[in-house]
Amino acid sequence: MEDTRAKARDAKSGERETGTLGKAMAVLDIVASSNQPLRFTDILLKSDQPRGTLHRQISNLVEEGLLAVNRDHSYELGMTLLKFAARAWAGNHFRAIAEPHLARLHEETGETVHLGVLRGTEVIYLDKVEGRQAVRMYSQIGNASPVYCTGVGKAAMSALPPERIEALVNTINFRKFTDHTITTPRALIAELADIRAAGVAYDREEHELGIRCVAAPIWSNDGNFHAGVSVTGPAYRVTFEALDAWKMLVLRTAQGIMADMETRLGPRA
Amino acid sequence: MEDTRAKARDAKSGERETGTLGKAMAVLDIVASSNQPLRFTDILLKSDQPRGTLHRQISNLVEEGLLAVNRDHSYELGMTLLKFAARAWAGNHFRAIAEPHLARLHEETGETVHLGVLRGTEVIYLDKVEGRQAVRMYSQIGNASPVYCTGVGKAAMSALPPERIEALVNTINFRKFTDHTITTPRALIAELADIRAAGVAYDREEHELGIRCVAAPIWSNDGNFHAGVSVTGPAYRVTFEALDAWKMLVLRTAQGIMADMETRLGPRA
DNA sequence: ACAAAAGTTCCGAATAATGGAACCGAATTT
DNA sequence: AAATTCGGTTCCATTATTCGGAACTTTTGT
Repeated sequence: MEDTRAKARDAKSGERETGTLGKAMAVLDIVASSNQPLRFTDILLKSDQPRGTLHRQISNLVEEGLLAVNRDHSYELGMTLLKFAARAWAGNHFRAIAEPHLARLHEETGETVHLGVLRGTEVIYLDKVEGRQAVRMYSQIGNASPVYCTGVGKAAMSALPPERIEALVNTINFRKFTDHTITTPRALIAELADIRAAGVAYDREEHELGIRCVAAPIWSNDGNFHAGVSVTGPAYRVTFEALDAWKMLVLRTAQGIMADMETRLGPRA
Repeated sequence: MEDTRAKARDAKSGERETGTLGKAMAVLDIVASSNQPLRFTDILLKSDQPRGTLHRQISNLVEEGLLAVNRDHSYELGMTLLKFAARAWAGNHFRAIAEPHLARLHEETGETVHLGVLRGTEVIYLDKVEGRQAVRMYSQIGNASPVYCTGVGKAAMSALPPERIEALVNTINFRKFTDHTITTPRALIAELADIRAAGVAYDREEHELGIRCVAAPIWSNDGNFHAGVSVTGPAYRVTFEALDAWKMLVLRTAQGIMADMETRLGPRA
């Protein structure tokens, strides 16, 4: 009996909710993943919370500045998030370590360089070095893209242990962005094997037509952290040969970053 | 009796905690307001939670990606914050409305233009148009500065109703950044009166030596939203006469933004 | 003016957070 | 090497919060 209950809970916890906080984040997620501001009822429909409950949750989020209400009672994400994100970015060690490596890679290739970390089924971009101009477009940093159709995403994923790949692939919701987008678990797993063999991942216009990239994986040896660097360019300028030529540069960059992590983040296991 | 209890609760709620979520945010705040990553015990000391409790709270925050653990068990802010912030910024209507106005002000003055909103006792910068180069340094946007020593902060504050000014001023923790920083409630209230009379606020090297600015307030007529625009420049280039010359431009910008808000955000009360 | 939908408040029941104490493991001292 | 301390983690009965249905109020549309 108790076994059964425990099993049931474990099974359901596939979509784990971290108690109250998790529910709050779920609401934030709903608002975040909409282009228009949402009204109360819109959120109610997408969440599966009862009215009263949702109402209080939203109130709390507003109180904390994580959500903001417009005068027509529609909700947007709140400004407190910006404040925290600015601090998160400025204080992030991994990003700081990677920075000079990215700059160098950009100089060598002349194309846009990305740094992103794996988080669940998405890649979150931490930094970008681009064109000549100063650099960090807010709107790009923090941008979250699917793992299965970005160079950084596939690279990061390729360094995961097989069982975690298996698990992750099954939770992915494939969407066909272009004709080249990988859309099946099997194809993705095969691709990942290739990537592991080659050491680098390619994005052959899988996310956006006319955009190609090479990416290399970065990981911590405690297995908790997976990321990637990439060089991206427009297809007309970036031939497959060019991609191949950059392979070594990207690889070296990733290795340089990992080496620095070892020495600067902790000799400790 | 009941009166007394209610009063007590209200009094204490000066430092209001929104239940579980509020506590989680408090922990985030502790981590955010430290330059180094904090270890468990460091956080324990600054929070006033018992060990077990804090441990679980932190675990939840990590689970949600709001905090990240380094291998030496120190904590940094998590990447999920970046993801949400990017969306918050991109989706923010006020910012979008203000954007062209900021660009114009920048062209007219040639100096750096800031847009910030009032949040509690801080100003959070939403946008920045600067120099020639492309523009948005991530590290500046989202940056939170004290209200009492920034142009935008003082301007935004000046549009608050008197009772809220009173309340707000009393919760400020004054810190002397430069010799010109306002450091007493009385002085600040007096300054705010001047600002209300003049329509614009000046920052005369009060936050940072060598930096001056003029700012104008922006507010929604439902009284829930207070912000400001400013033009900032280095003291050697920006004489007080120049500041005065910009006064009208900044004012017009603020008014333009408010007019657009009215028409685009909702004719509704 | 009326009806219908949207948003808000209440309160007993259900659930999740609490926090003290015990436990573990890795440094540090004896 | 054995013992001790300190930082971190787990457990579980108690307590406080959240839950959620239903009643109520306001807004929107006809």
